[in-house]
Amino acid sequence: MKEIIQRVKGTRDFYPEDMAFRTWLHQQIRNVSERFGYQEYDAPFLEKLDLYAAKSGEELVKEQAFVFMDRGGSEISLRPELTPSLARMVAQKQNELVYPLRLWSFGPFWRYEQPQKGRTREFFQWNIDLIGSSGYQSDAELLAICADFFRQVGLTPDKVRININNRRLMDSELQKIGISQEQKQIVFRMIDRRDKMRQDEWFTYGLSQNLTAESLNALRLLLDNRELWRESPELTEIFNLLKIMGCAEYFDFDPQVIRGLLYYTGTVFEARDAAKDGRALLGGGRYENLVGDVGGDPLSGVGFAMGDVMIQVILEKYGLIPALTVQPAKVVVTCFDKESLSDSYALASVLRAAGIKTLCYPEYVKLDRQMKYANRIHARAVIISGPDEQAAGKITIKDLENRTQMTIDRSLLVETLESMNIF
RNA sequence: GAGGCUAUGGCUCAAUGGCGGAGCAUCUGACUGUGGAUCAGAGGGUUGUGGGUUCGACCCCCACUAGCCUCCCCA
Repeated sequence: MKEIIQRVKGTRDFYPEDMAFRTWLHQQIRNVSERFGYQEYDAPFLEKLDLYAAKSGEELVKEQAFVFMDRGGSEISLRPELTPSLARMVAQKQNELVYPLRLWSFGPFWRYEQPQKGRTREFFQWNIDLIGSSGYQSDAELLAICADFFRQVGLTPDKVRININNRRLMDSELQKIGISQEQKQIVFRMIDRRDKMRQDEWFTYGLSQNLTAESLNALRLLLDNRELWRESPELTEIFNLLKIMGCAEYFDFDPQVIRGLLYYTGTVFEARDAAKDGRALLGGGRYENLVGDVGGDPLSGVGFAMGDVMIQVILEKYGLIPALTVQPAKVVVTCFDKESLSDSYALASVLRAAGIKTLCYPEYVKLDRQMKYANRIHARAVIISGPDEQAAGKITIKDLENRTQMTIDRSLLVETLESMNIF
């Protein structure tokens, strides 16, 4: 045990049971995405670091990406996000793609962060984007996709909330209360911290950041104004359209949602546990300059990303993960003795040819061992062919679920199994 | 990058500074052609790693590693 080399920090092993969940999640995502007419795509897991560095030049990218030098001396990064790769893919075929372009993806990403609840260093993420349409209808569509996903997996509006804001609205409102362009970064940070600090601490902190008491009071009023969205024609239209699409019950306006503001230009949103438990389940918004940074013509898009870790946490919390039985095979063909081993393999082949998931016990051991094995792997039926059966041209089928057993003509094997209603 | 808690058999956990145990799981048998139950028995440990204190360390101290949690951050 001591000598087993440990996993890389922040990675997870996926045993078949874990894999069943991941596959299930991928399927839920596929169902929702395709229901809205989106196509699946993927990009390389490895990219040149330049792809991320070029984009907004954030030091964070360099600090949080898994970077290494390849044998040719290039700086390579395991992809920390998908959007830059998508931007390149769009730019490469900018004039031949059909717009609006609707794409989704589900795959692994890596970020060198401190693992904790809801966060690992290697994780899977659903990315979905609508590119080449700047209307509010597209924003509403992506929001409806979020809601549809939650509804599909049983996360009802009392369990999960999608909070929406608009960056332009915030810009103009902040300007109205006299926040200068230079103060904006500080103010965004303060907005982000508001729920984490006591009111008086927050106020004192603001003063220490050279904000006036007047601005802080105005900011407080602004952040408490849940009707502020009415000032934004765009948000008004979006909320209206969400109502028409029948999912308005999932959404709240929240002026404290700011998410990656260097990136987003209009609508921004994130989803959280309604009890404000844990980190965000997903986040996204409207970006105006998707392909400009990688050398294409500016193209507007809207999209969001959802990680597998936090969604698993919340699905577990609410008991919404279905019982995913891991069943490698429906039928186990036993091996009665040394002489009948080849017959067992022949029988298994017949069943597989009929499309039945079948495995063969690979050696002769006592029959009860083989039965126990079949039971442990949750097989539905066991095939037994011993000397008695072989002499009579028969075969025995044991139904593990009903605990019944019958001996039939060899030629009736496949149809008998099919009639057992096990598929 | 900062802090807190934790690390004992495959798993979940006990053990006042003085003989490291239990439950579950595994294997074997009861049952020489039959699975989930029951009973009996067996195997399995350098107590995460490396130092230190002590007559004596799972226990106390230090460092390291990993996990969980919180802060920071979150494209």
